Amino acid sequence: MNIYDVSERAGVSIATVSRVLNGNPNVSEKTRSRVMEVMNELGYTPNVFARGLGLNTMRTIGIMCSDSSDPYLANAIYYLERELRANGYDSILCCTGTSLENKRQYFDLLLSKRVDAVILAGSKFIEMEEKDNAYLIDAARDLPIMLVNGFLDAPGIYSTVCDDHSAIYHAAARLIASGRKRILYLYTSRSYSGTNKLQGYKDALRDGGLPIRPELIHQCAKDLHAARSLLLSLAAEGLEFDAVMTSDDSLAVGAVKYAHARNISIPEELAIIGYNNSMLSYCTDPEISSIDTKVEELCITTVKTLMGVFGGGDVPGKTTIAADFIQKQTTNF
Amino acid sequence: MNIYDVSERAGVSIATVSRVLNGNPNVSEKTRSRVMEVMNELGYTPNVFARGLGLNTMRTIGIMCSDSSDPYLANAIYYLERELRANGYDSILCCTGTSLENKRQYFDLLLSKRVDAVILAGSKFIEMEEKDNAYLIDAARDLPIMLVNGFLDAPGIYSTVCDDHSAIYHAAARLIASGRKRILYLYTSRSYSGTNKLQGYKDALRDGGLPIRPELIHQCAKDLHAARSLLLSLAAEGLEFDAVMTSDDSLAVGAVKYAHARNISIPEELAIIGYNNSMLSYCTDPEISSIDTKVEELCITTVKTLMGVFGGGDVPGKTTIAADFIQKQTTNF
DNA sequence: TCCTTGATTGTAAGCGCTTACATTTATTCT
DNA sequence: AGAATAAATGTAAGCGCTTACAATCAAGGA
Repeated sequence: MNIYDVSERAGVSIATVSRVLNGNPNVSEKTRSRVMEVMNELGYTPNVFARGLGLNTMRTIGIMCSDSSDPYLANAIYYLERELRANGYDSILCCTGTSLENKRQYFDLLLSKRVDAVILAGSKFIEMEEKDNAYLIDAARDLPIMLVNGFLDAPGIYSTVCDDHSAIYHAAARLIASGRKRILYLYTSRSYSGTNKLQGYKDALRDGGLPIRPELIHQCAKDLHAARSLLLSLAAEGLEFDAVMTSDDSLAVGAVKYAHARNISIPEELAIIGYNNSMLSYCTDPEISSIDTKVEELCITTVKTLMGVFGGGDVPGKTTIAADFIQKQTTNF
Repeated sequence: MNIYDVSERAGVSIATVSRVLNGNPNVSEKTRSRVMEVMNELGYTPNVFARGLGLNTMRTIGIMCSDSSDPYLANAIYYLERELRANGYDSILCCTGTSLENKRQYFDLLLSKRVDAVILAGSKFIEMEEKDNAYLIDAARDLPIMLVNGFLDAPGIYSTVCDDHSAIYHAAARLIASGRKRILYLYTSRSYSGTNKLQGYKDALRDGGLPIRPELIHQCAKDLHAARSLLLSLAAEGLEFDAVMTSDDSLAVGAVKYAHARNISIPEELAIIGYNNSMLSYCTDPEISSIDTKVEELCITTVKTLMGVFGGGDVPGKTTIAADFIQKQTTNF
């Protein structure tokens, strides 16, 4: 079942069939409808390979994410996939893990699949060392690269980011305004967004007239038990704090567990603010105030930007989306 | 950059190049290594379209899941993707939602992409009405269909399922043995696995000498707040229960919240058992005893079976994997 | 040495589609 | 009406690869 069968049955040439397939306007309405009719009759579907060979595009976008089981990324994948499909594109997904080696390898694999663009979901794809991003900058000469919540300034690379800095800044400012003096900050990584968040925290303290104490800033594995343990041992060492802000909800869950373990009342004695407003932040008692980073909007914008790039439009290299603070039960201002 | 460039540079014909590309044994070692060398030199990657056109396979598997943001499915996707890739296959992902209409449409889309097989992740793909599954049975004549945690008995359809019945059965039996008399059962859907779970619950009650009370069996949306509300209103109506079993962790989280709201002690006054042992079950305080359905093993087996099918081996239509009960803090036996 | 055989390599015909260019048909203008 | 122009359709040459079949080569046996 191929284009020849259709052309024969419809009494036209394969070129004409191909034209109606591709929406070419140079086909009379009569012929078009006749051909469509035959296609339906025969249940014809064009062969993607042959099509790809000719057009050298597969209408497929590669999506890379470091870990699809992270609720934040899982959501992002869902929305990206939905938006792409709504625009007539398929997605092929790669879960890369975090090793640079792997990320590169998967990236090449996507390229070899002749995807029309690559979307990197999550901030884990921008490396600290500039040279480690060279492969992206290089590849961006040949096809658009979209960063969801990551930023790299290079032609052909488009970023959609959440305004992490101001999200954390304002949340911290509100904590300070409500009288918190010793705000602990827990972060998972020094990625692009991680750096912004941390800076937001520092700026808020500075503007709020509070000292920036290194002993209140800690890195922690993205794992609730790790966060709980860390807090317990910090407290055991005598560190005092009346609020915890985290770069990820999972750490905030750990903070709630820490408070429960020590019988500390939330939010009276300890305020807690998570990040991403994921399902995790709703699981605990009390439920965790968190920052909604608008994943859906982020993804919609990313895809819209990509379509703009495909359409040859003039498209901004970076789009910033504002986050929302979601007040739940671990804060009281 | 194509096969001709390589063949020219290596001083052989394109057929020979193609042969080394496909691991054809009829190539002398000397030629093979020479060609490989040239490929590396030129950084040659075969064009998937042309290849697909010739081979009529894309080495790509379609994965359908109803909702990638469900932690259980997100995990499944991760493992499936990993295993497929390890076997040299790519995956193209479709998040279908739950409407039959959509599922069918996405399925057709995958077929039109000429995927080599389709994996349906999750039990949401088998419909109650037999006729609604006809499209799967039909399609299975042309390509393998793999069900992860779903079952449909038809040629070309292969199922890997968790032994939900006995998982629930044994968990319930332990509750009963430890003296619980009124075990509430909350379920989300009457899918294949949903039905098995419910049956496991009923069988355990029966074998444990407990009556099966319809007022203790309730359907509930897969949402922790819905579960919490449902329990609160049931309790308000005077229903008594000393244990809650659920078909999904999210409902169990709701049960913990219910207990907190009413100041009921866990597990003394109320035992709770979740299902899937997902991250959610670790978020609450106390952490929820749950059933590990071995997603990873399920996925590994699915892919292994699929490779068996491709290899023409004799492959069982259904493989069952045993679940594990994970004792945490909401049970005390 | 010459033929047979098996191993290796080459030739060329597709695979199903797109598209530049050629051709035919319809339309408009004088 | 007939030429000039525009619209619709057809022809055929790829796109880069696989593979059946043909051709070549090396080695062993008579």
